Amino acid sequence: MTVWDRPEPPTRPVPLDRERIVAAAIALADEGGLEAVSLRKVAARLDAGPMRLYGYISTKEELFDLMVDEVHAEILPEEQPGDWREVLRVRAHRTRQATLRHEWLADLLGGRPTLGPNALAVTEATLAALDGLADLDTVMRAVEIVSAYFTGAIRREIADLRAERATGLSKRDWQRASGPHVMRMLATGRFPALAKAVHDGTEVAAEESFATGLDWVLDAVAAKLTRPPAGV
Amino acid sequence: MTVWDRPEPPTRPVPLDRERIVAAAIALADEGGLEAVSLRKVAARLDAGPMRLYGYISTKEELFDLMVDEVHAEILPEEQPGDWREVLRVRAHRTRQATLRHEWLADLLGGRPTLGPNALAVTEATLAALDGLADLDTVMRAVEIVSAYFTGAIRREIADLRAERATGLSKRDWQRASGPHVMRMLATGRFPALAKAVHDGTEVAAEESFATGLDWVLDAVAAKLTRPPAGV
DNA sequence: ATTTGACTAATACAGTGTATCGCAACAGTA
DNA sequence: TACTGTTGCGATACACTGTATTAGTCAAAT
Repeated sequence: MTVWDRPEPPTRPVPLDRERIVAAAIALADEGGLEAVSLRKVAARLDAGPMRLYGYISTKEELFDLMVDEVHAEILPEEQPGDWREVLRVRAHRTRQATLRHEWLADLLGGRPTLGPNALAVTEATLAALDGLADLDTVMRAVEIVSAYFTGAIRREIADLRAERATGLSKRDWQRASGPHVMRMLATGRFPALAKAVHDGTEVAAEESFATGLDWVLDAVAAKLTRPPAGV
Repeated sequence: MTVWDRPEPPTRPVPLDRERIVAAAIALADEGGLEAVSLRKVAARLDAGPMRLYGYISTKEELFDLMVDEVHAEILPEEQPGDWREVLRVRAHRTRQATLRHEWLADLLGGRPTLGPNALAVTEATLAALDGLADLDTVMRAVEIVSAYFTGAIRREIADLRAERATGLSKRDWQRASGPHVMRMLATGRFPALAKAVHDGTEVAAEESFATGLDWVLDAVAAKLTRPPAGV
């Protein structure tokens, strides 16, 4: 019996793990946004059937959770600079940059509690940098406020960016000249302050806007941190 | 030929307009979250076929846009108090309250630029209250920062609230005792600062946390507003 | 050698957003 | 009054989704 008479051994299914699954999902999302991530497509990218994924994940939401945590590995800086303010600033900027690389993250940011190992590590690093600067509750408040700020700011920035891409115009031009609806609204005279803002406001780069907003918030935090903790 | 021999006249389709469509969609979302909103179900609630909606809407996303704008009618206060700080605070709190009434709003907040008439009215009212307190760019920056803060904070609050509901535990208890994963992570000793925070942090009511965070941010804004505009 | 158990693949289902198409009722005209 | 054009509606259809269930197949254990 020659080799050719014998059938090839059955191809064993390609081994799988969460890491490969998440990587495939992230690749899909990077290319086509979150809506391009379907369990079928993720599985296909790994030469597997869709149901195979349910051994590693029990719902699609969990896949999203894993994706978010994976990106947090990019957010965690390799080494921390000392100053608490710098730590918070770096965290905000790294989150923003990660979101610019993975725009779909904007859709998930703040949507669910992040409890993955990488996200926890980020939180740990942040808390550690603020440890002892004030009473614990004040520190936690500070971290939450800064997180709330950059979460909201990043989401907004991505939302604007998508709108610009969809219309092919910069935000101002699109509000001003070519957003027919907006223009019509402003022309009604019912929104004088808004009209002035759209008309006379200077266009600032998104990063600068983000940075200065962050500075304001950090100033506020600084004011509360230096002050001795309110008596409990 | 008696009445009974003649068939009833064909039932004219029930008249429709965006208002009714949006109301139906909001009702569905209030009951079962955003994912309960499908064009088929919205249409069914109005005794219409799904395709009928496409006369009023050209995509499901547009329906969401209309829903968001509709809720902004609840956010716009009937009469404005004078102080700029109060105006910003009220806007933040009303947005939060609206989101507590319509939790699905948290999934949409900050996701797309809001250009509906009600949303524009809210922005107009806010800008008007700050008009003249500083140069225009500073004012716009202030509004954006406050918006970013409360957007992020509200999303986070709703995310936590859902997690609590899903586990039936308060956030702290769930992090502490019964979140097996979190506990295991903390037990590794790799997250000392986080462990301390979870252990020793006092549980604050969500509204209080929101309010004091907002106050910090408003303090920061106040500092920049009173200062004369930076020379351009 | 046979059974068991764990994975995998296939099938199936109910539901989704939306494109297309044919019909039926109205408006306007002859 | 008869006809015709237009408009808007409903039905149908399509490609696709997440996931439950079922059947199969292989490696390890008995």
